[in-house]
Amino acid sequence: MTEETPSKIPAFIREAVAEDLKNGRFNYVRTRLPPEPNGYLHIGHVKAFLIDYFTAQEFGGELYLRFDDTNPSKEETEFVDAIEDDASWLGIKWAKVTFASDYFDLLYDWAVRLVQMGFAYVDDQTQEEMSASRGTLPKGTKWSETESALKPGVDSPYRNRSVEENLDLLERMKNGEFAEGSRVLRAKIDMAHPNILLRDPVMYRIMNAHHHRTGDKWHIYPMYDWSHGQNDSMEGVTHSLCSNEYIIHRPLYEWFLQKLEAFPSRQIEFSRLNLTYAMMSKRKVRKLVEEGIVRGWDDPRLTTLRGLRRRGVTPEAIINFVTSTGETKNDSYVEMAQLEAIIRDDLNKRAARRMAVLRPLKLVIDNYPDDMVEEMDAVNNPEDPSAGTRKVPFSKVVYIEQDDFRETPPPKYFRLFPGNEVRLRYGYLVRCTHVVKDDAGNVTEVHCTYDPATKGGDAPDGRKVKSTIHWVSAAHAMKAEVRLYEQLFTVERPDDGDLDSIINPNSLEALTDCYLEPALKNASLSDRIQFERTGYFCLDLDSTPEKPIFNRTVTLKDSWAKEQKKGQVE
RNA sequence: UGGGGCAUGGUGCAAUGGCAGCACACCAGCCUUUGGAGCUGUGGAUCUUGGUUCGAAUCCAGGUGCCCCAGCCA
Repeated sequence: MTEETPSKIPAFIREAVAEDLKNGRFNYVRTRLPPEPNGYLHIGHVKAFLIDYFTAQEFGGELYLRFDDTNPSKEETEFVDAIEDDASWLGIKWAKVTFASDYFDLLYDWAVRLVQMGFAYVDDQTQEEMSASRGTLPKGTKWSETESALKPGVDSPYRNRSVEENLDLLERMKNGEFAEGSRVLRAKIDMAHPNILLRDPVMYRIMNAHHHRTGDKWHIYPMYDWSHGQNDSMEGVTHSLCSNEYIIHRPLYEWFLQKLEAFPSRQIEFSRLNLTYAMMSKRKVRKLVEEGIVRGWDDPRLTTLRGLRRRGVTPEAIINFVTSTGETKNDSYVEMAQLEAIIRDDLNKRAARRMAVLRPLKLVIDNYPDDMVEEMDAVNNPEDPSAGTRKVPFSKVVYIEQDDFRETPPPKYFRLFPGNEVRLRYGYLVRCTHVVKDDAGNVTEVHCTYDPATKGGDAPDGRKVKSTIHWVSAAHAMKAEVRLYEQLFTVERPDDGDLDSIINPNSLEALTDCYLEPALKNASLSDRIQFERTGYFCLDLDSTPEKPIFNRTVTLKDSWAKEQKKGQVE
């Protein structure tokens, strides 16, 4: 009996790759991960990363990390480092790091070959002229409500220049003899092609920008279509996996490689990941950062990898999420609840349990000796016995959660109220006797009596209480700030909306008066902690020993909150 | 009046001609020293019309709906 490890890549990709191996198109597998270094990675990128990585892995192949740095006006080294850092944090391993710019010389040679074969020419038209001569899409598409029909493009007046003239002009473009935007090199395909991408696509444009790696050497830079496939081929990439929007580029991808008789890399597409309440548009996320709506690219409310990371989500949870949602060619929107469920599942297994009171209310145990302190045994993780136990100090005055006391309890409220008995977790059974109020009528102290026979929380007489609440000894508590996060947006699809009207003003609530059990003093940045009954938390990057700060990664499921909500609706 | 892609519960994914299943969400219950976790159960789907077949989510034909494409962005 051999247990097969389940595949982490979708069947349609697995089968396509297997077929290429079987029929001899390739005898090895190499994939590539092609980020453009112009921003930080977000969770939408992870899916593509993982498909590339796992495809190589499953077929015993290798992965290259290749930065697509063909547009010097937008790209920066800062992002190269950040992307490498994020990808390795995820656990992705690559055989080597390359850059599209590593191939600029070879690519230029290939362009010259195409010109020599008569498949490319230099066009002197202005951008407007080129656009106008490309033809139009028919009425009904989003670009054209008024145009009545599809119109074929018309040939550029420069389309039939001689090979010699093209070669000369291309050389001079490369040498920086012409102004930016004055000329381009175009492939010579078909100006009437139904696929507009094949209407003589631009290969090179003139740019005098400074490139982060090649400096000022180049005055022409390749377009995506004249670079990506060629780089794949030059690197011996067998399978170039990308998102559905590139499907229409595939004929062009193949056209170039066929004309050049180059290594036949194969492009395969899949749908990109969409997540509700997540902003995937780089441009819009940048705006959030620039306008100060969030605190930076690593704001825990963002679904950038850095944000998720700072929030306390583990790489394993992210990988579980992406592989469990699966990959197809369907357009889809995964619910944020799905991500949260997987984060909870992951953290439930690994997080140490601790007690923390976020909104404190003083509870005084009147019959407990004034100066007595007891060390109570508390379980670190009921899901993991090997995590052991710890001691938690207990004394006469403790803090409990404001939510855990009601002077007049609503229906089905099991927590503390006058006359009711509850368990202080790992402590004692206590019964509420009376409250103390301030002048405004707010409860400032809850008074209880405890049953000394119930140390640890078990009643020898077998009596049950309906509720167990958490607490922190006032004399031993560690004070901290706790940041609670909610959805950043009020709508499911923030990429579609107008930014100003979709921001949730309550997405961050910073509680500065929280009391934590003393064991939390030893918390480190990599720790994952469950504050019992509240949620999963981790130390924030801004935290210092003098001023500890914790982030809420995700709440626990809260059936009482749900019950209350139901009561409001009905 | 172009080209391309995609249609399975609310959401995401399976079922590769043979009992439509899983996860999340939802609802009900059990259990519980976390109103957590866990467990049990209910409801709910093959876009449509026709065809092939003993048998169709799957194959064929037509229709419908949604998405992508006119950057010297990637």
